[in-house]
Amino acid sequence: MARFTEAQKEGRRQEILAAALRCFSRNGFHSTTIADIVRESGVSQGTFYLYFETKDDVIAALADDRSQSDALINAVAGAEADPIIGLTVLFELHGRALADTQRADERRVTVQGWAEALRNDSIRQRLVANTLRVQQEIALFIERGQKTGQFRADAEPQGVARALIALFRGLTLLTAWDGAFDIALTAKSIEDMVRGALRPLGALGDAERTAREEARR
Amino acid sequence: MARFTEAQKEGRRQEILAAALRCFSRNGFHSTTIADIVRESGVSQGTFYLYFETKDDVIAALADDRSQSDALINAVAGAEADPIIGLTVLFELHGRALADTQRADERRVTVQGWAEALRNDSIRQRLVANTLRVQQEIALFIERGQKTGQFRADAEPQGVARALIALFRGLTLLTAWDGAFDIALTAKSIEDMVRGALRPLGALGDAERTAREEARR
Amino acid sequence: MARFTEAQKEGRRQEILAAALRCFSRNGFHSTTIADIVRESGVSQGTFYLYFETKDDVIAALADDRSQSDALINAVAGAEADPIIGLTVLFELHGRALADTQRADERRVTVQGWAEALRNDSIRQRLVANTLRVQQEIALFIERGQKTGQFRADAEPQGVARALIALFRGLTLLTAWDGAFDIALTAKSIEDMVRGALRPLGALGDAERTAREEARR
Amino acid sequence: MARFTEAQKEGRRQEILAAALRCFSRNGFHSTTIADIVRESGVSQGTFYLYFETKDDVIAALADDRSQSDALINAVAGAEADPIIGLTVLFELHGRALADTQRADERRVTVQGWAEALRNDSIRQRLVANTLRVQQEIALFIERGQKTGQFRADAEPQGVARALIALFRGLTLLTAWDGAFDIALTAKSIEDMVRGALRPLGALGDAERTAREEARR
DNA sequence: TATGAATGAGACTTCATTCAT
DNA sequence: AATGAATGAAGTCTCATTCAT
Repeated sequence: MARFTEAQKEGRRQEILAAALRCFSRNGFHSTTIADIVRESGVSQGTFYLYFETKDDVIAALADDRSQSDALINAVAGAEADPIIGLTVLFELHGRALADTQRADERRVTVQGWAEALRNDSIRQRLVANTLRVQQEIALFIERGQKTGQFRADAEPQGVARALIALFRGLTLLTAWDGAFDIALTAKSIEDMVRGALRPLGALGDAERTAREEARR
Repeated sequence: MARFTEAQKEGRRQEILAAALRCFSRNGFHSTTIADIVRESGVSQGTFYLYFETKDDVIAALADDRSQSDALINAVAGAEADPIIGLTVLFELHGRALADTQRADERRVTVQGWAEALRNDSIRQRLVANTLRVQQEIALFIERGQKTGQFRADAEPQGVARALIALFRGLTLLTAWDGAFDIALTAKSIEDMVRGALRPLGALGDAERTAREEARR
Repeated sequence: MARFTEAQKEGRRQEILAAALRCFSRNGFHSTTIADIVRESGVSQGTFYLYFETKDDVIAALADDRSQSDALINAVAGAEADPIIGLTVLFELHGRALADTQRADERRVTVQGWAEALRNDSIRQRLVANTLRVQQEIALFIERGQKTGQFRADAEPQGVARALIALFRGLTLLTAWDGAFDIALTAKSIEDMVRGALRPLGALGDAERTAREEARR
Repeated sequence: MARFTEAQKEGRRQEILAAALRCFSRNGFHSTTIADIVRESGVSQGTFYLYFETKDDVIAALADDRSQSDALINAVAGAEADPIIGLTVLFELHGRALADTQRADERRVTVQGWAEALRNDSIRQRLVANTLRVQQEIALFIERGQKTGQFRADAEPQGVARALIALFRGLTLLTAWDGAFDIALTAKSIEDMVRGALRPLGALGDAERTAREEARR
């Protein structure tokens, strides 16, 4: 005797999830009680349990940053034209997400999910799977750049992709702590750091090579 | 007449901390009970409270990775001779720490401390302070390299240092999840990625510049 | 849709309070555990905490004998006709309350409340306020008797009222200890006392005055 | 191998008792811990248990106001000469004790002892016994006054004595709460009350009426 | 569907007392 | 005699979950 459509049910579920996100952001998974979530969402205790089986269900639903992973993957996959453009898009997308203050709660909960993954195997598997999917996509992408000669041929696509992901994760952490993110400085710094790394050695200009040789002496 | 010396008391404290580290690594801060710690350490409940005021005390004591920060700083500061060598030392030190399976518990607890910092201000302040100390040291170090001409003069030392820290933190996270760390692959990949970044200036190619302009829109 | 009305909830609260009163009477505030109250009242531990925030809440609720103070005040205030009658009503009311074996638990808890007031300021303030309200009412009442010429004009209404209250409190204590109260004997004795039983029939003699002088030194 | 004399041991015992009295006065019997007493007295936990078997021992030692009872009894018994003088001495002695701010802690602990007597039978028996001893002494004393014709012959000595004790106890309570005691007002009020302050004028004999009329001028 | 009162296991912490030194 | 570290039973309170209405 379902009086509500699936869409209505899903809407209610999302409201509760949004309330839980705010609570988790403030107090963490374990210091947030069902009572907190219920208060924040405006439903009753009983109703909460119509939409979720347990508290861990809610944690699992929020600890998984799949939506963001998907966004990254789609962005990278979409930028088929030119690996260089794709890489730039990836950085920009990530940077803009980090700079978005509206997503601060999400970020804080994401970091908590990382910790939770260490003791909840199903969460861990999903986060690792997401990580690998993104890594794969970036690696493919680097390989394409290597084929076109735009990226250094001797780099390990998987390793570099993994390092890039680590970098993004670390930036997420620092931003979650600070609450703020200096997008311009970070973009420039990453660019500084990464620029030549993915570029074929041959691209080094003469002046450059000379300078490095001098530095070696 | 004190039965125990201060050193003996400190030893006991460390034993309890070590037991707590193992418990926290397994089950997380919040799913670990005092009873767990007490069982693991072999002391009684009452004794536990002779050495710590509350459970949060233990969390705070372990969430702060100051000792590792100090190790990094000392390493960097010690490598006065050559910025390039210093950078290498920094990478090696971090890489070796990550590859050390004996420190897996520590790593897992560190990641949990990151999450805890989001809801415990005293922990957050200490972690942020540690981060800044390391950042400062790396930045100084980059500046030195810029003066000698070994590193690109137009990089922002603080920004690059921060990006490097983010990279390290991210690697710690991935390693905590995996339990394993491919030191050779990661070292090579970071080198690939980073190499050019600290390299004396080459100009951006035209194609690259155009792509970035587009991405900004 | 609330399952219970406010009245039903208040009823439940009163049941728990009544159970607590029995426990406190038997074992005192501090030797009574929440488990005791819960057992005596038939609710669960969790339910107890739906109605009271802490154990101290229950103590505070029972340590305050406001209801009895109110009864006294109303009785005194109601006996407008004649101060003498009013005084009689006051004594009778108090005497009857003390003789009521059904209120033995209440009495025992009242005495414990007196002790509790010494270390719990909010309880103390309430007990002192109650005392003053009753004192005020009795004083007003004595003043009325002085105006009609029925009571000695040179007595201090506040002082006498306070002494009367002290007398009542003391009787409550002795009754709480004994469990029994000889209403007839006490009534007669108070009357004797208040009417001047211990007074030398004539005015103070020289010997008396001398003795008092000595005692003052 | 007692290295200390009995007197030294007793002295130490008294020091601990004095410390306990201060603690109990502040926090009550049950909220005072052995650690508190030990801290206040300057001895160690272990030493405490050389002088007392249990915490209840200390409570029992302090809850019993036998010393004051004895003082009262001795005073009354000593004033053999004249019942009137004896009564006066009793009032003065009690009044002065209440006005002594140095004995505030003692008073506060006495009130707590009253509550404790309700759940500790050995304390109760001793307090009741003390009460009866004093009551007996006062009653004897009143009887003497009745024989000499100084007190009304139709009063019940036991009842009046009990009422007087109740009055004293009540004053002790009010003083313990207030911390202050208006000795002059109370003395006058008790005198007023006991001398017939609330008695209708008509009951006064002729001699009396004359005396009071004089007093009015 | 929705409610919110009820539950009870289990968490953290305290503290009187003991005992090896 | 004196110390103070160690003990563990027991207390207060929380909270995820259930279920009658």
